[in-house]
Amino acid sequence: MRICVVAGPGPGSARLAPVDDAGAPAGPRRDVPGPDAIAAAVREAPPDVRWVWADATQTYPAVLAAGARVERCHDVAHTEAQLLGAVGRWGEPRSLAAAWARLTGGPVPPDPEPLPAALGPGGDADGGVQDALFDAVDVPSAPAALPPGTDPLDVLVAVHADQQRRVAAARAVSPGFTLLVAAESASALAAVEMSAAGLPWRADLHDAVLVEALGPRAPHGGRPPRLQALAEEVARLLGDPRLNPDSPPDVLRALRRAGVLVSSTRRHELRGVDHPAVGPLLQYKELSRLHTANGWAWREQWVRDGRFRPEYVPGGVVSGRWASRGGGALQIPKAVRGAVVADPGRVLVVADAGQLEPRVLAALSADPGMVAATQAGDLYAEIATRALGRTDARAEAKIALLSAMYGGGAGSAAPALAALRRRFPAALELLEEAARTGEDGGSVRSVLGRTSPVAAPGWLDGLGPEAAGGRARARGRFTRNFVVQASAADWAGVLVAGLRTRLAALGDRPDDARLVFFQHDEVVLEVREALAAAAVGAVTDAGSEATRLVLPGTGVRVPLEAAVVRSYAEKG
DNA sequence: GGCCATAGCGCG
DNA sequence: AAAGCGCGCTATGGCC
Repeated sequence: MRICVVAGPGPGSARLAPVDDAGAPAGPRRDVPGPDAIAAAVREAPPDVRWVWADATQTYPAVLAAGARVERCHDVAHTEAQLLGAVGRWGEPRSLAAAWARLTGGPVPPDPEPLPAALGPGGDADGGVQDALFDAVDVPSAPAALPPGTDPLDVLVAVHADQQRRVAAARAVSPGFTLLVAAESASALAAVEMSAAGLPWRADLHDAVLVEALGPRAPHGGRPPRLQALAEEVARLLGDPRLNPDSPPDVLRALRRAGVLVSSTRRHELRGVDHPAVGPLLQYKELSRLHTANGWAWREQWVRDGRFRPEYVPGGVVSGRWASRGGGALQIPKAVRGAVVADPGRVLVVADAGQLEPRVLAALSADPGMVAATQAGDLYAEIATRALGRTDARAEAKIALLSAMYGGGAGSAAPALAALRRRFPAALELLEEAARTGEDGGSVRSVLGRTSPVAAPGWLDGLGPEAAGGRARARGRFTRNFVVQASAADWAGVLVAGLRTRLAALGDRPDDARLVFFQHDEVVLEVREALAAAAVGAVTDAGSEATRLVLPGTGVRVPLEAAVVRSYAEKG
């Protein structure tokens, strides 16, 4: 049973239209008065209803805030994005209004620009003129408007039915497409729930890390003592008292004057340079990074009431990975993960799928040797043994395999790469075929049917042979990586979908066991202590299910091991 | 004052 | 000229 839902005329009211799986009307429409009409409707409906709405990001936060959890939805916007990609129209507007316009031949409205995330919780980071009214809560930008005179519920019912037809058509090309769109919709729910839950963040422990590394906080956001001392030391050792170590051109000039001939100030290049200033400079850069990216100012902007609440954007990356807005949620450095500690009476369950991408490659290519190698817990070590004949060549094998998936390997990785090609020909051929497709401007698909963008028309026009070749090879590296990264994202999306369902069944209250963080191939749950073992079981089961559904019949193993910890730093 | 590109580095 | 994939974010510096 599916129910299409749109906002009603009164504040917080809603209009509902039951439909069947094909999208045909399946009962009388109903108006529900506000406030919180959708939450009320969700509570009284059977739990297996799939709620059909324009965009979970717009609608679900208020439903959740009103205390109702949606088990399943059909998110028109996320579904539309996948459907457009499947027919080579990647990146066209995905809103309900845009889908309706395409269906009826009207002008297609552009998707609204997402609001800048700079306005943190409590907002007004730069003392700007934003009205306090807008500071209190996340304000999703308004959805694209429907043409005047159209009934939103009619539009939703029609677009949903059309999407179901198009999903069926896409399934003929990619049998996994139904699973893909279901997982995308579930991810949209999970993202809203995770933003609402937030990641527990202990200010006192964060402070301890910062003070230990930087010294006490300086007033007015200036350099803390240790950072200032390092800056002065670098300036002295490079003989330029006015040197700004935050300015790469400045530092590069000073280094050259000191006889250090480097082409950049990147850590990688500076490491191994023999000059007394280099050590302090690298130390300065590391600490400065901590200070600017995840220091006190970051915490004041992004952590409220002991929780870090970023905004997640499922499918925000071309490959289908999640992106995030605000606070750099997917780049929390290991150095500060000790601040992530479960609330009293609760524990964290941290689980990551080790070496996910090469395992996915094994499944995609059905390369017998590589599939067999996935039985090992440490895939890279196993590959080293099988392809290079040496157990001590793990690091070499890892670099070679990553090079194969990223498109590198021209340099020192070349011999090991050749060995991989001999030993795992099908796996390497799959990657090279994807690269050729990309170099020719074509698109490739993930295992469930997520499609990469095609090249823009005339993408090589006006370029000389050198530049055109370079552009084509860059595109080949993108598609080469896409097949693996996007299929891994498929797996992870199905993991999240299965996991949130299982977690909901564990406790009596929504916060008994919940997802609080997700990062490509890793999840963090926060659960009541008594539910720790059950939560470990849930995540393990969800991982097995993801492998069974996304990589069926391949025999590939994807270990997903969960640790019960107090602090994220204990395993990460 | 704002806008934009670049360099650099954190994460996977 | 050479280039291993995908991101978000900060500070700098050139520009209007």
